[in-house]
Amino acid sequence: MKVTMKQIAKEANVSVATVSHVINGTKHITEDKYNKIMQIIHKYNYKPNSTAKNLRQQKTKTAGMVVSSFPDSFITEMVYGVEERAREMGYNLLLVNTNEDKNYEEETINLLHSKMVDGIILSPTSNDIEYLNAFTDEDFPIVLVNRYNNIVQHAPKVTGDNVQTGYDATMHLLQHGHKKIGMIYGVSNVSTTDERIEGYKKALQQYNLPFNDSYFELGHATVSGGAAAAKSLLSRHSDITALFIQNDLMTIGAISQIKDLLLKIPDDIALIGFGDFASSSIIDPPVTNIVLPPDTIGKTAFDVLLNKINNPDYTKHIELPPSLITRQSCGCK
Amino acid sequence: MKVTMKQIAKEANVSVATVSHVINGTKHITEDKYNKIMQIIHKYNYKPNSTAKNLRQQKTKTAGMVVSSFPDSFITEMVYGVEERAREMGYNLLLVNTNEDKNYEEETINLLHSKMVDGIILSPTSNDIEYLNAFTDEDFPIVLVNRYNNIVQHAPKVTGDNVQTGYDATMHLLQHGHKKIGMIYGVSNVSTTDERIEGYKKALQQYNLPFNDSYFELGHATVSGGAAAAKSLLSRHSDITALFIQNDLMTIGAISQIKDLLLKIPDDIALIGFGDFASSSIIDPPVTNIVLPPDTIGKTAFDVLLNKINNPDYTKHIELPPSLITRQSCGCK
DNA sequence: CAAAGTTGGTAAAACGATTAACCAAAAGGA
DNA sequence: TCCTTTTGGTTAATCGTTTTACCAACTTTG
Repeated sequence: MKVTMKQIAKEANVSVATVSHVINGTKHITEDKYNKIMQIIHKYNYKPNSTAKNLRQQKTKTAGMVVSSFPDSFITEMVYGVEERAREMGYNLLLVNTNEDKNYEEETINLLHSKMVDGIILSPTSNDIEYLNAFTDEDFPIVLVNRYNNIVQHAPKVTGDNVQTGYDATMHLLQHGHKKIGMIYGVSNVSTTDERIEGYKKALQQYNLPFNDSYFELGHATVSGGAAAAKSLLSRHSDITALFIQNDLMTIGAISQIKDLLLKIPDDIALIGFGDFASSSIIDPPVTNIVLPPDTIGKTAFDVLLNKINNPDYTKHIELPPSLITRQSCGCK
Repeated sequence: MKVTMKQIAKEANVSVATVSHVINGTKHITEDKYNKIMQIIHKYNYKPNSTAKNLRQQKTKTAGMVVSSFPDSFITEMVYGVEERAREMGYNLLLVNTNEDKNYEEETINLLHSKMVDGIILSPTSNDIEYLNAFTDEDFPIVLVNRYNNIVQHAPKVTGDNVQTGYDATMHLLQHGHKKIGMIYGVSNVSTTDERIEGYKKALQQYNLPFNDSYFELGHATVSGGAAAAKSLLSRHSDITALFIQNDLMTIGAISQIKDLLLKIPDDIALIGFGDFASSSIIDPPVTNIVLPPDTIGKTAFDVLLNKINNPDYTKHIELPPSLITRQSCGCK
């Protein structure tokens, strides 16, 4: 049977209040009483019941994190960053993966809210997140991470600078002389994709090249999805000489497809992927990626959540800059 | 301000008990009262406070999952399986990554226990888990997954058949004519490694080959750790013609190292990795892996946890069989 | 020595639900 | 009609803590 504070108190011949004070150091207790209580606590390996504590204190020292997909290494590392910072700060993390299911996302937020987490870090599945306003309006702390949306007024945001990401990747390919650049992405109607497209356009404009959205291809964010997207895109536009791919798994799939078509990377098709996934350097040829720092984004998001919890007025959009890791797939070196 | 049941009751001119009965369907309530209460609930978007509910019911419909590492794709997919099944069953999952820190693992179990999760699925960081007995002795449900240990008597276990895994991989290489087979692993003193070594020995025995543990190399379970381990092992034993590597990241690192040494895969060094990681088929040459089904292991583990929660006497060790996915790196085809 | 602090400790009211026990009124049965 | 059930609803205890308010006993201080 689970031992409670009442039983500790009884055995030590003191009130529960005294036991509580000993545990929390909220009042000075004479040494002999203190020692006796401590000894009994250790004897039973007693740990206060957090549920009761949470109920009384109206806070849980638990944060929720809701992400839209998991196998993706970018998200995994972001979660890892959040985890690490949460731990440092003495928080637990309730992690839920919605698997890009919008309805489940909303359900989850409701659930976490009723579980009394102190706040939520959310990487939403789409731009369609007005429902969040019901929460932010009552000052329930929600931080948007990675993907965001200005519909939600009072939520702070931590994201990568995706316009710059799209711009830098595209510019790099343009500078290598490419003029017909295809883009493959795995999710539509999210800020990350939209902004990278915006950056892509901006780069093209700078080179006075026309923009044509049939050079974009949406696929499933999986290895096979990447292969299918590459196949479809390359058969539609045989003039494409370079590809910018938004996701690690799709990059792997696209490369496999390109090899199947007996095309050479980078000579026939140059390629830039996204995110510094583990096998990048080992694939033939090694893959050039544009990266945003998932770990830093995660840690920052948790810091921002803490700020938001302590100060409901906190509203800020922190954007982290991308960097390019050049290897051979883009034609460098 | 957050609305409570009391306020709903007041506005509907009924007792809190009635509201509770409406919400939980625990008693029949006349239609007009029912409607009125429901309407007020929707008006405020009221959700019962789970902390209070948990406290009263002495259960949380939340399970804990504690894993020892995260970037590893095997673990990620296992977590994914647990997540999915937990969701199906209406449970939340409190996921914690100990990052192979034994002390933190123990702390975490304590923490989760006091958070009143209904049970824990644990992939322990080492064999050193006697501390768990304190929990299982008081019938707190803990399921060991992936790695296990018979020191903990009353915990059910869900693992891969790692003896078979080691045996099958080694046999496959032996059948290809290899006699000097190196093995690289990332964690010591865990059942997975120990059992795979056991399987390795068994296969060697069957071929009447001598066993020598200097053909084993322990490294960090990372890309660079894999590279370093391969370098050290191959320089120690230039006679090695095949490698069996226990972890996806290390496999990637080892391949990169082998290429740096200007050795050919599979001609100079044949290679079998572990786990069907995404880039296996795209790496040059495509990597043969022996795999255990992480998703099934995860789902099964959750089912077993549920069994354990409902029946404290449940103690069973479920072992899932491996399968070999042959590609070119082992010399096949 | 009386008044004023200080100190160590306790009683009891929260926190927000669930649920056993109870009760009046309505319905059913003899 | 009177007695028994059923129905719809309420009261109050309970879960295991924290924390405010209070109190007695002891110390200081003027």
